[in-house]
Amino acid sequence: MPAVLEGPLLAWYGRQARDLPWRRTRDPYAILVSEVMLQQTQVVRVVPRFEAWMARWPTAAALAAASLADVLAAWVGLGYNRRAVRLREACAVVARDGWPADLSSLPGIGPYTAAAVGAFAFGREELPVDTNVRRVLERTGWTPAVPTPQVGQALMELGALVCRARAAACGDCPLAGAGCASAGRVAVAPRRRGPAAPKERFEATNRWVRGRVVAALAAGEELPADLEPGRLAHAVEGLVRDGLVVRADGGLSLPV
DNA sequence: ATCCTGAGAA
DNA sequence: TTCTCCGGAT
Repeated sequence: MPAVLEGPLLAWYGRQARDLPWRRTRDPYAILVSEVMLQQTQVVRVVPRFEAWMARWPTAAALAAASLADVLAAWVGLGYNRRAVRLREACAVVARDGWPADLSSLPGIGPYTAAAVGAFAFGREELPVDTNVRRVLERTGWTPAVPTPQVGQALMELGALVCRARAAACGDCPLAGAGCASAGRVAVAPRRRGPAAPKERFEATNRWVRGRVVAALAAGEELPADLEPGRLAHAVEGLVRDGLVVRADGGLSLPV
């Protein structure tokens, strides 16, 4: 379909784009930190955490030199703690060898994050396809012929603010009158099409126990006492295996 | 296909 | 209370 969509899209982005700290820089480390944080956490919550993070560890080398315990303590609340471990590992590689041509060779960096850093930091014409961008492309039936960083940024922003999964705001969309294949008739995705999603409560998951253990250790507190010993032991075992927790002199601690 | 986290909105 | 949310590794 038409490149007619590109003009309205970029015009809209020029008007509506939020002023976010990681958009004021092209430092690949800053872009990477923001992308890893944003993969799990809402924008409004990331902004202050991002700024504090950058103030404390301004460069990849600085982060690589920090203790894992400090990094994890600063990460708690931002979602999957394993990502912080990978982020630090990736920065260690960068500090030693510089940024690789193939960003996805770095630990924890997959196709999406590689494209995002490539586009927003290095100015490459790669389209970071996250769930928002994928949705916008599917609905519009459009694929940008020349995926400039601006186009990628605009698609991500449009998907996040307008072309939302459940409540698509076609009335506010710059593409609705410009050739979007789904304008005004977006099919609301079925509630939940998973085959057999037992939808267990989050508090019943191992993730929750792991999160609580790491949070407690980071805060210098005792392990949560309100958990079944079996569940606690299972979570700790996994955390140790993943390198998030170490056994030290009879107790547990975050690794140095 | 499953695992990893947890705050905020609905 | 339930549902959502800008991936990657195994």
